[in-house]
Amino acid sequence: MSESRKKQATINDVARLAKTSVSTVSRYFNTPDIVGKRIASRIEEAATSLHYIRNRRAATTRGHLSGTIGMVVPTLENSIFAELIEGLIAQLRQSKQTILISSNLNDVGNEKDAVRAFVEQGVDGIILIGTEHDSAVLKLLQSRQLPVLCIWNYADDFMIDTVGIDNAEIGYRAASHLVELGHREIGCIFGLSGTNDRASSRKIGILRCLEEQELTPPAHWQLETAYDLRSAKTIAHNLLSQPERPSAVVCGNDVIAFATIWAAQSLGLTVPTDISIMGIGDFQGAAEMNPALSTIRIPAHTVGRLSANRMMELIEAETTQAPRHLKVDFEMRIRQSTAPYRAIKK
Amino acid sequence: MSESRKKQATINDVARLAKTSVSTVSRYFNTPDIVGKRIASRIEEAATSLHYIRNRRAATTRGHLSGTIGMVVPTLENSIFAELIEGLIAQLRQSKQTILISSNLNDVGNEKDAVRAFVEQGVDGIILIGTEHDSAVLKLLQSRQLPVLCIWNYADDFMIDTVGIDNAEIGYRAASHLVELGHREIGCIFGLSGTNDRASSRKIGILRCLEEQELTPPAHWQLETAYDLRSAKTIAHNLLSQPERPSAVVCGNDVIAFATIWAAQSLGLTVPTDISIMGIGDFQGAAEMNPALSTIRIPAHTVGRLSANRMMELIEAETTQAPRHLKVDFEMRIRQSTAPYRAIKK
DNA sequence: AGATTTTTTGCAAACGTTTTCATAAAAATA
DNA sequence: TATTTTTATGAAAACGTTTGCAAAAAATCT
Repeated sequence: MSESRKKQATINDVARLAKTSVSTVSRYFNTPDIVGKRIASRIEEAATSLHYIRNRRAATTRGHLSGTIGMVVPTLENSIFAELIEGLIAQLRQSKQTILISSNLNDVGNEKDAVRAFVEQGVDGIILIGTEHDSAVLKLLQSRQLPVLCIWNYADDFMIDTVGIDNAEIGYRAASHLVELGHREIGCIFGLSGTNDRASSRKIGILRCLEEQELTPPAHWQLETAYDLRSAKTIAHNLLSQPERPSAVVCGNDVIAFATIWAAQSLGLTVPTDISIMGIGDFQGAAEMNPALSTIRIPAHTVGRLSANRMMELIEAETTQAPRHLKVDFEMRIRQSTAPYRAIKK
Repeated sequence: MSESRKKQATINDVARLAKTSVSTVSRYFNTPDIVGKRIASRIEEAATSLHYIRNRRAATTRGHLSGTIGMVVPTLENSIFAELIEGLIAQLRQSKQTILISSNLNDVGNEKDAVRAFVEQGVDGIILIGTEHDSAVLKLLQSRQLPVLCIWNYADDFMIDTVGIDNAEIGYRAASHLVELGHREIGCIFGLSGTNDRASSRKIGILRCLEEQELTPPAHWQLETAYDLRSAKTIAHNLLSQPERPSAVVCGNDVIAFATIWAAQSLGLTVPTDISIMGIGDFQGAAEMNPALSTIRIPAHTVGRLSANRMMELIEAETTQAPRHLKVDFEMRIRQSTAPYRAIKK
């Protein structure tokens, strides 16, 4: 029992049934107040009885906007992006926009294909994460004069609009929290700084703070790790099992911080009595774990909302303008994983 | 300095520059091997020099497929869906499909609008999570005869194709693991079963197992919690601070399991010496936390991949058929949070 | 070389909309 | 009532593609 797909009602069918012209039906759906009451109700009736759903794809051929926005993220596994996207969707829904998503699957090389596919699909705008992108992508976008937004990182000198947080500043603040607690032997575990401006900005901020205090850690106390708990735990284990271990560790993000706490615990260390651990991000669970993680809250949902608003502005502007940059504030969330320095018991 | 957006090259421009007809250019992009070598290279040259990108929206008016698939998830904050979507995107990319995403933002009422928007945008198919949906949504989809897939839950009696795991079975196995360890005082913390067939199926499976063993827990040992660590930790705290507490707890998912372990620890209990805790899902961190969580691995990435494949089959079939159901296997991941029963020390 | 088959190409119609323009109807003004 | 202005409507062109059909070109066969 198989049935071939039947044809759907078009605007013509509606017009015929409502005994009016297609133009009027079209107008009814786009600017309802401009069509007469009697005809309007006939159209409404015809449309529902035919289960008519307008075809936005056809509409765009005559220059109408598509009502879609494309977004490409480095990876969805990074759960903080989920919150970001959720914020974005919530806001975009109010402007009746639909969102197309692609993931680089951790390979920036994929980004170009994704962006190109979005352009083929006729999106009205494109949102990217961070400021590090293949120049081919940027060139493509530029030549199309499509509204583009780079979010998550605030970067006031960037050629494209940005909405986000200042990662260098956030790194600086994370490190200075430990300094203020009196720690002088501070280790660092950064995220992979290779292709990722978020991680590298944080690294810069963290090191700048420590440098100012003349506390720059030795090379074997400056580690990097991939973005997953397993690798991070291994790296943290390496750091903490060195003969000379730091009294505090700044972590490039909360995934690393979680892993570091767990590594410390499985080495028999008590946090924060034996060692203080500072995170960045305030991921889910940070407040609930034992000990509750001291970290910095990045309001991902807010970044998403603001980005959506800015994107709508860009779309409605219809002309390209000098880029604008929106900085989103963060908040310290000092909990139980950091404590004032005291000489380590031998 | 503001510049209005310029018009983009169309297939006509390419044809003109390549000194051929639009039909040939169109064919070159759709079925390259059918056009002559000389002309092909002229077209290629013209297209690149004009930065031509084809307009898929215009293409669909003549009945071509759009190359897009719509997916609506209950919420992205549930991090296991991120893995699912990642798997889906990875596979769909190979079929050159683009994915449109919407989130219900935890309100099933939003689903209809999202689906309708997708239909207006002309998606080739729609993927939903779970089997509980507004009947208006199902009716809409049915009348359009659009390929639809309900994923995450396997449900062999459902009217729509499903790809996923058998949640009742998974619940049963989680509970029976504890039974096999000799536990007889088993508490349960389920996910909210109200609007969520995943949670309720697991609940059914768990209770069926316990019933068979005549171990059905008393009402005050059967709790439910919302899907976030904070609520779950509160509920777990309630359960574990009762005068009579169970020797083991089955949790409806790993978020609950994490929270329960943390609640136990903050009550001074040692896991698994004082209490065994069993999760479902194998979320990130389950293996790394202390103690490592015993749980059941749901291969979300695989579910995503298989769903993508099935969706492509449905799209290419072009006729509607009797629904098929694909069951994805899960795996026990017994780690350190569960241990054999021994009388509780007073 | 001529006849036949196969492959490649171009013309023009079609897809489901929106929009310009002209016109008819209605309302407002004189 | 006659005139002007406003508003509502419809006919037809346009949007950027694909595709059915027929003609032209190339390849294959006697």
